[in-house]
Amino acid sequence: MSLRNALLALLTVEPMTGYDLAKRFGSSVGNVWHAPDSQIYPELRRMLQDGLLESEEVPWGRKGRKIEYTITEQGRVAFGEWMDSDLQWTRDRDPMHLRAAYFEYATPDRARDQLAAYREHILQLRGQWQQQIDEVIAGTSETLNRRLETVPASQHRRTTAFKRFTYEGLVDRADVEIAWAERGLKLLDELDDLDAQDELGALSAQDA
Amino acid sequence: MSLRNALLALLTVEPMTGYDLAKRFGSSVGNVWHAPDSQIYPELRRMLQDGLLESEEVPWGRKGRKIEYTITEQGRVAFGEWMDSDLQWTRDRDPMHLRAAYFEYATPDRARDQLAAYREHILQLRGQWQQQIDEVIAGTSETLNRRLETVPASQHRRTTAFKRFTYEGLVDRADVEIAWAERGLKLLDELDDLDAQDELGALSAQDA
DNA sequence: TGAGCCATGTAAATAGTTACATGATTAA
DNA sequence: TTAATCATGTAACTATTTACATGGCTCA
Repeated sequence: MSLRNALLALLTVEPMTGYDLAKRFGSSVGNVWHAPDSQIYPELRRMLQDGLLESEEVPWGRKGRKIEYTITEQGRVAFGEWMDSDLQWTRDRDPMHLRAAYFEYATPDRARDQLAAYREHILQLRGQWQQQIDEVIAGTSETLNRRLETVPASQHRRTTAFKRFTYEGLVDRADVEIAWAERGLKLLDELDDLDAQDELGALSAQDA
Repeated sequence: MSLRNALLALLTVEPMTGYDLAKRFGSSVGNVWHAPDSQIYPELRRMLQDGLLESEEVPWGRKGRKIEYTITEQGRVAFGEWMDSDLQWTRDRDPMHLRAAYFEYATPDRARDQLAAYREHILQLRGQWQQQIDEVIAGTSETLNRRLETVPASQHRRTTAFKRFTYEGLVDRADVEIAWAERGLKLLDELDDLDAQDELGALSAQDA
């Protein structure tokens, strides 16, 4: 259901085509919910059938066409209800931590590579999120500004605050993940050192 | 593929039944990878077909039976290869942050409820993870001790260190999530206060 | 004898991924 | 004219969830 509601969230601002929405899933909402086009197009048609959206075929150039989806009143109500509903907590799928728990089965150098790659990956995401924060603060976030135009001025403060709050949470989380990866890299070094010392100890015991 | 490898990880220690494994997915590995029984039983049969496991039907009581799965050499190799393979980063599905980004569409009190519930939820997970750490340190972790019996003494330090490292990462992450939820609760209060002040301001302007 | 646990599954639906497939438009 | 982007989809597969379904074992 989250995909559906992520789509509704975007469509509360303005009508969009499947392509527009797919692009947003590569940037704005994409930061908290990812979906490929192949999932978006069919879902839009289902939402249309369920009365949450209306569609209009718009000519595009000479022969092209595109389909603009507009959220209906029913769609707005459904989104509001979802926003007020309880979330179910089902988040326990974490490939990196699953791996880390069994690193003794990996080649030490590969474990190192993986932690380093993880750090880089999170670092990159962190950069994107921080940029969102910067834009929200500077007032240059296009998606936010477009949204603000559609809500009363009294709501601007809240709307802005929640975007910032969300991204700050993501950045903070990224920071601990990066620190964790770095701690892992240090740990791998320490374990190698300790093993080397043990070997030396064993050798000198042999000598004696 | 992670489910398969989580199962292999558990079976590197000792043969187990589907039920045993399902229980583990409610505790040990369950902390980093969740799976319901209905997914485990079919997957075990697929793994059997692929030669990663061997099975033995063991009588259980008078009429009962159970099926013990043992990892094969091929299974160990496959697990080692997976441990050395690159992970693909596909983690951008986060219902709580998706919601938080659009809290202006929720009733303020419901937003509060949700953040509070989230904090409690993470707090509970944090407790479980911290307990794992305590047990690893105290040497009273049954799953870890059973695993240590199957690996050479020279590997004990690494094996223990990686479990601890993993859970510490989870606890640290839980801590930022809790802090984030609390920041959100504070933010909701502040926004309400500011709105109230604005109203007062508007009223006194009217009076004058 | 009943409650709680041990044990194994099936069915149906939903969600998500990957690969394929096609064609139009726009701007350099 | 060609590359990048806009645009919409299908097919096949894999993963995951939820609900159902059955029955034996153990201990109080």
